[in-house]
Amino acid sequence: MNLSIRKQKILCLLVARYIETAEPVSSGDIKNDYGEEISSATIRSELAALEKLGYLVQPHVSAGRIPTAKAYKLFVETIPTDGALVPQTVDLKTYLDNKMDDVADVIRSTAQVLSDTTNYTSVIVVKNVGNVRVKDIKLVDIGGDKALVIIITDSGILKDCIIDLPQNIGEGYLKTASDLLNRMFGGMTVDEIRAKMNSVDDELNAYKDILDQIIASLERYDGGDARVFVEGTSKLLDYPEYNGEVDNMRGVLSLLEHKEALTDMVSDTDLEFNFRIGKEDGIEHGSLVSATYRINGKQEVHAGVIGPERMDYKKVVGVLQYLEMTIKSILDDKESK
Amino acid sequence: MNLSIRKQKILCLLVARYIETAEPVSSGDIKNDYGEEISSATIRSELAALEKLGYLVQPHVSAGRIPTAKAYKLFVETIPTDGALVPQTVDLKTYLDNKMDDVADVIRSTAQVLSDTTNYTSVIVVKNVGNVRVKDIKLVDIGGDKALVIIITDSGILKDCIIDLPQNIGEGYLKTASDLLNRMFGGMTVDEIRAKMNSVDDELNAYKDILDQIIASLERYDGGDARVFVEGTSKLLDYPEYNGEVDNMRGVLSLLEHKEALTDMVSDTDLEFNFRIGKEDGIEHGSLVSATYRINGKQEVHAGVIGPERMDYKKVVGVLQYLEMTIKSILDDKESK
DNA sequence: GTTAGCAGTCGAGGGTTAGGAGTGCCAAAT
DNA sequence: ATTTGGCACTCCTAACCCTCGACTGCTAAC
Repeated sequence: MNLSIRKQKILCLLVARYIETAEPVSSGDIKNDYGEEISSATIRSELAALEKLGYLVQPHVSAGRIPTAKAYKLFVETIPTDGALVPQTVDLKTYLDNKMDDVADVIRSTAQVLSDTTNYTSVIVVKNVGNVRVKDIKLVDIGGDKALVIIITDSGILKDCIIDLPQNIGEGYLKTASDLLNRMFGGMTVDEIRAKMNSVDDELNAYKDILDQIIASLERYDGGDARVFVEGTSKLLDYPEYNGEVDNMRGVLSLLEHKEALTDMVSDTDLEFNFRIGKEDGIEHGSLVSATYRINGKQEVHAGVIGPERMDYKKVVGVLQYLEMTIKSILDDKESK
Repeated sequence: MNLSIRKQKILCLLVARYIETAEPVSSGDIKNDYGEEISSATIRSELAALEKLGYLVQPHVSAGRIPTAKAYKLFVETIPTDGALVPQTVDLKTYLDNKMDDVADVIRSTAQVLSDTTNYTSVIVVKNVGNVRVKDIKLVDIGGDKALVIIITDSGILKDCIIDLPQNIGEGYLKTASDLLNRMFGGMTVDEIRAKMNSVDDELNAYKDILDQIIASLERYDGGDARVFVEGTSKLLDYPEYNGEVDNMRGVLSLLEHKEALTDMVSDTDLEFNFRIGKEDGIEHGSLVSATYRINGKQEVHAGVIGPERMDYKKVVGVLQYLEMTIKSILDDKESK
């Protein structure tokens, strides 16, 4: 069921205007924006038709129309996703370059920039994807019968695994153990390691204990131990849809607190851009636009922007594209360094 | 300038009632709560006096009174801070015990529990305090001309420092370097290390590069690289002070986003309990109650609760005490294990 | 199919009013 | 000297009504 060209044009004009003003749009408004001469009566009949098709609603009979989620969804399809940059924003690159020390810092800064340039709440999720392959395993004695396990994988370094050692270990225990671990598991994925574990090996028995701990940790990492950063929550208050009716805010705010739900939302797509608009898409009284950047084949970065349904999708898409270019170019610099 | 017993009693009754109902309290209300027989006219004259002293305000002339920040401050002094437990809450201990794997997880869970049991937004800050003393330094080759530095200190393990190595290093470079580092700096505080650096040593020159990187990282850690967790933001919406006037929320919400400001607020006191009430204390339209637990002499945990000025201080103090006991007992278990 | 014209609808905003909650004050009582 | 009952006064709240005007839907003519 396709819309006529004119209906599409009217609908887009209406959406664009509503995004700007947050007030019901009348047939006269559209007439003004339309360009060519056209009577408001004609527009009215088109609007009535669009309403019947579910693209518009009227708050009350003597008001203009506002778009439904269905209308926004159609609108975002018209946004070009490959060139509409916004060069007038902050120079993201130099901003990020200055802070390239700690990964967490970088991501948080990025989220901050994203929130500041769009003036919406931003969320960034970094996630492992695909099977992590173990490259090297090191054991470091840290005293107190504990050891720190450092696992170098093809998608990064895992260094949050602390294991308990058996009571009285000998001198070369850790060395022997790590040699063994590397010999047996080097180059394997977690799945493969798990499989090999089942065909239990005598040689391993002495190290069964610590091995279990290491595998548990690896699985957590492999399973996508996503890191989530949310910035600019208070920007929600800038928009009348949350400023007037506070209850509208509850849905969005509690979504921002449920990091797992957020993660799922930004990452359950293969598309480069993902639009989630309205309740049916899991966001009551709000929208989420997210972009997925694949960093090195093994890590995904999802950058998202959350705001009212009446979000400035065009601007957001622009910023997200600009962000992608920036991230890519920074990583290239790092690479060649 | 001390208040008469009766004024104090009336003030406390008024505050308690206002905390419960969020509505201006009249002389008749107090009369009902008072216990002994007393006329409302008497109470009225006391209320007028209290208003003159700055403890109360009237929204308008024919309404009851509501407490000022000054009144709340006096009120919280009457709360016993050493026994008023709230045993009917969730069994914090078993809840936390189950999740004792990852430190970040534990803290986040704790914040969650704190928020859920109080029904306010919670914040937990973990901070190093005093001078960190280096016990052991390890260097681990992680490929790509980089090494991971693991520094074991008396207040925990620092494992977020990745350094760039010089281009072409020899076989035993890392071993030699870490031996040297330990010999020179083992047992010293960061301040001492920095001092020693100045009296530059020939032996060091070969390692000057990596040393600088390590010290920078140590300083960040030593300077109190606080970890901050905020949970239950959306609970703010449960309270009419934020539900009606959204602008009241802006101050609190943006405070929750500024982790450094939050950190300062919960930690700039030596008291066990810290009450910050109202704008003069840095929280517009809100209050913060925080407790400080010293974990092992080297780390401080600050647990805080943020809500409207009209917060249920008694309940919050109870929960925070209960939390302290729980944390202590969990750590004791760990200790003896 | 498009347009002008017109009647109809309904919300927003302003003014008015009645009701009631709560105070301040005063004079009498303790 | 404090406490108390009584009473006049204030002023918010909610309800109601009204008007104004912004839009629409419809119809008949183009």
